[in-house]
Amino acid sequence: MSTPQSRRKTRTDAERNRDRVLQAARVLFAEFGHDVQMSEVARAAGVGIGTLYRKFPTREALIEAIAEHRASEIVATARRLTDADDPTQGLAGFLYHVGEVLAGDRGMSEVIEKVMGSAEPQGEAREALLAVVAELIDRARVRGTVGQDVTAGDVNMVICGLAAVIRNAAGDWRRYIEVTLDGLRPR
Amino acid sequence: MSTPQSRRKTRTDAERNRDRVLQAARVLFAEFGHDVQMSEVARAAGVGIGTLYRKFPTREALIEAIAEHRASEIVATARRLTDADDPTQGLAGFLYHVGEVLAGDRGMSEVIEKVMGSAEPQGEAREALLAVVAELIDRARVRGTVGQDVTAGDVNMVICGLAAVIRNAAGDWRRYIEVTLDGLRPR
Amino acid sequence: MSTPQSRRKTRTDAERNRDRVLQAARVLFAEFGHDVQMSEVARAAGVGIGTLYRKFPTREALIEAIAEHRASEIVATARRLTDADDPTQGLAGFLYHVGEVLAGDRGMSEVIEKVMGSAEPQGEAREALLAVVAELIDRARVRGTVGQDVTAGDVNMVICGLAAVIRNAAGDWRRYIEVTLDGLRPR
Amino acid sequence: MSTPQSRRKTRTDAERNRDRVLQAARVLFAEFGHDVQMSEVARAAGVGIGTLYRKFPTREALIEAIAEHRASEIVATARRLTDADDPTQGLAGFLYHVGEVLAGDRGMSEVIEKVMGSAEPQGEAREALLAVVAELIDRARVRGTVGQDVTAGDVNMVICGLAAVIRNAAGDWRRYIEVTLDGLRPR
DNA sequence: CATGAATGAGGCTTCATTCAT
DNA sequence: AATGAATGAAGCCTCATTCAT
Repeated sequence: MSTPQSRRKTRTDAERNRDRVLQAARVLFAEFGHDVQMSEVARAAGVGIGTLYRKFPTREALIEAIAEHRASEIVATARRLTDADDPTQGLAGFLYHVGEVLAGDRGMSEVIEKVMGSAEPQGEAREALLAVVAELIDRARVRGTVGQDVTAGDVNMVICGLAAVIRNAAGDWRRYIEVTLDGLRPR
Repeated sequence: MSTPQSRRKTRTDAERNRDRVLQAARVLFAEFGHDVQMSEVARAAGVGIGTLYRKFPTREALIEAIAEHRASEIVATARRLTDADDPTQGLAGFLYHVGEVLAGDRGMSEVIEKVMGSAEPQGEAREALLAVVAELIDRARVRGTVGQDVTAGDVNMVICGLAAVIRNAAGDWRRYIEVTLDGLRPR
Repeated sequence: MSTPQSRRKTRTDAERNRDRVLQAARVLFAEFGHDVQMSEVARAAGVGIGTLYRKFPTREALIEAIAEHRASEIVATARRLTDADDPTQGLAGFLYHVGEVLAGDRGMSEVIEKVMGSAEPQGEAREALLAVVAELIDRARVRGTVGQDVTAGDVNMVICGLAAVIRNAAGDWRRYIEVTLDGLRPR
Repeated sequence: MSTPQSRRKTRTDAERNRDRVLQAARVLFAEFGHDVQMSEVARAAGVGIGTLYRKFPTREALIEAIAEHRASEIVATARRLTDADDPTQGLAGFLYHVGEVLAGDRGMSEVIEKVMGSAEPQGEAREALLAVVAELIDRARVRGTVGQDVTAGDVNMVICGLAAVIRNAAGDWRRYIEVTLDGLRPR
């Protein structure tokens, strides 16, 4: 129908727009949380509102896409921590990393609060995130970094709390992590 | 034209209406959080929307009033704990009490998350709440229930997290308190 | 809570607004059919869009209300024709009356086209309309004005056609009625 | 650069695309009427939306094209009926044929309703359709199948009604034709 | 003081059409 | 000539707040 070249070009542009939307939404959601207007996002992305809706047919879809993206980033880092198999890292390293991410992303804090306790099936990356936590705990338990009775659920709660602490600027979140890590240690 | 009686009668009616609104809002906010419609509140209170707005000129004002009320209740209980001067109670007792309250009041969870880290001046009762926490910590420190380096800010964060854990049903909040209390203990 | 008087006054005003909306919608729907914008209706009624939606929470609801109203008017007239029991009137008189109404109301033509063949339950007045047709046919059959084999369904189709003829200005609708009435006569 | 072959090839391709669009639109309009989305049509045709708009610069244009096509088909059949000069066929045969067509084509019903009474100049085929009706009536009048006073306009109305009856599934349209044909007969 | 009707700004989303490649 | 991404004007509806009685 048309040459591969022109095709690729168009598709590239379209993808660029998609990325622009994602990028803009990411920035806005990070700063203001998820109750930003769709038209704001479109404007910030430099595209028409119609384009935004072509890429993400629903506000929910846009939020989802970004949440999954960020979640996968966190998971990737966590995997690196796990693979490094550095005993001093592990759970603690993970929590500090999550803290860094959330500290720079209000929207993600909102998501994480919901995710950590949800029984319902989530997007892939968020499920992976939960899986990573579980894995980290298992290792930590073996190592004795945390008590034998500590469960993934315990850590999920701690993370949920962490997100809230950060989102509400309730204090020095590193200290929060210190305290809760101490709380999880074997007595 | 109006006898003292009728005067008093009217004032009483007005006050009753105010109470009805408060009561209704309390119930609705407790169950559904603060994003309940104002008209819903008025309906539940059995008063006109206009009356509601006369008593509380803004949605914010209504939320504030209830938050203050709830906060003062918590403070009162906390004072009792403090006065009783039961070493086994103190901070722990306070946290469990707060947990109970928040578990039954979604709106209050929302408020507490914001309150605990706010640097801005709050309503009286909420300031008192913060003061109580500070006091409890001081005592606990003296007693050795918590580490010497533990600050009121630390506990504020823990409470903020607690509120989030409860609001998002992220797990067993009593366990969350256990863990964090452990984390605050002297090593 | 308030005196009956003030109450009544308010309610009267509200009803006046409701009537204004109905009236405005009636006029606009009559002229342009049902695809008029809600804001247009509100403007024509001299009320805010919010008021319109308070009275009729949905575009559908507004159309329904007017359709029912008009249908009930038609039924009322039809009853008079039936009661008068004038042999020369009856079905013919009814059809001409319907024609007059539809000729002045595009929206109603749209409704009638749909109504006449619908198996689904309709609003009260529209059901009554169908009942009236059935009744008229029964009488006409007895009188011999129409053939023994003529059914209400036949007339419903004729009326549906009548509505289309009028809505599309396909010709002299009185002539259409003449022709179809002839077609229904006993041979 | 382009050989005659490639030229012709291209032209052929273009024509094929036009046909695909027409075919797809025909099917979709037949099933769902004219309020199908343009993008749906393009998708069904297997062409880009841009191609569709190149062939038919407006939704109206596409509808028109199909209407003309369908109309010409009807005219062709009607001519055959006319030519056959079968006295038992003629008008009746034509009406039943139109009924068949409309029963299988919602979009065409919509068109026919509008066409039959339009004073404005139409597309060629639709004008031809009107001409055929006129011709059929003239013949029928001569034969005495219909009354001397029956005009083409009368039949146009009947056909407009037929379209509405079919589109709204208001009943058995064959019966409708029976009745109206009876109505057109000389008394 | 109570009432509740009225207001209208604002948010989400759709879809016919244009345009750059 | 074909493609399909981009556009943005509308349209529907909600709800916090105001105001006339």
